[in-house]
Amino acid sequence: MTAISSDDAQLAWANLVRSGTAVMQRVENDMKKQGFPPIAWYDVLWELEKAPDGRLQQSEAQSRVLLAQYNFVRLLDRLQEAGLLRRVPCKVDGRSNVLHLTDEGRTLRRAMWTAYDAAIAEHVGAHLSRQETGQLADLLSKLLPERPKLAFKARQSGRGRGA
Amino acid sequence: MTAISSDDAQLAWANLVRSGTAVMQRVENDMKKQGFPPIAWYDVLWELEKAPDGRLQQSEAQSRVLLAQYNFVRLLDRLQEAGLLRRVPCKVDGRSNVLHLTDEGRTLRRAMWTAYDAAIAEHVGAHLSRQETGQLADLLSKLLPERPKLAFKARQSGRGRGA
DNA sequence: AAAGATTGACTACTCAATCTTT
DNA sequence: AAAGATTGAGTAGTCAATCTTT
Repeated sequence: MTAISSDDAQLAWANLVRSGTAVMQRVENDMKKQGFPPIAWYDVLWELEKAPDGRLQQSEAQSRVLLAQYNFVRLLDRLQEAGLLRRVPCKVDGRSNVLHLTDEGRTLRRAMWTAYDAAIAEHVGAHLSRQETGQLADLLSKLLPERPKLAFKARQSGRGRGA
Repeated sequence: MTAISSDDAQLAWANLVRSGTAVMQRVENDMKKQGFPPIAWYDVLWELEKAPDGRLQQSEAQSRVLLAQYNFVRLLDRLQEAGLLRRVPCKVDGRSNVLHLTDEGRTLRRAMWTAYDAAIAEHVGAHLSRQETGQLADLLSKLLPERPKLAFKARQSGRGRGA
């Protein structure tokens, strides 16, 4: 918790950015080679599948995948266009939608997971021991002190995972 | 180096992606609030400033910032448009350019660094002890076994740092 | 006014194709 | 043919403004 020299922090930062982007690129690349859509699609499908009946408030889904609202809306357009989910007006709150996962959505999510799991194992698991992996997960979690529910506007470029 | 269960790797992956993107977003957001351009600009300017006379082969600069070629070209268009660098045809190799850092480029890089350094200290350094920071840097570096010079086409969305 | 969602216009990224030089 | 660089067309992300409901 003590403040450290900026040099140390910069080294950790540089490695975080380098490793983070490189690993993400490799995993996404593996998926793409197999003809799968971006991982952002997986994230949304997975949030829906975790929810009861595969249904979730649009605003709730948005906050879970850490995407900005305008970004999320356009992502949903594509997912709906592909027949993976439907937007159904919410009966309780007229402002909101409820997202419904379709059978096609479930099928695709399952298929993506096979490739996704393998890619993670290859690009993360294969390079670290069990102990190291635990340490890494622990250290990284310390970088996220507050988990702002909707406090700030997430701005991304197709990232924002969360397997 | 031993293979581990995919569950452990998935947890590390999830944290890596979450922390990595969250920290990057926060740092970039701090910079933007102060009116600075994207960090990708900083990366290029910094590579030029490190080079002798502020001059570097375009292809060499590209490989160092880990951007795809077509992505890098358009980034250079913007930097040149902003007067931060110039593209000068290479006398030795007619196919290539030499990038020249301008005085405006040096000035902006220096100004950006002040904000950048502070943001890294706040979003990385403040959350970890010196020992933890070292551990983190070490673990992350293990995720980058081969450092492909130009072996694969980096595909990014404005990321790809390296302070 | 605030929350949820969406749209238009703009910017940035991506892929494939192209051009020049080696 | 290969390396370095660039462009056109299409896709995706971004910002500000808008609309509806609460």
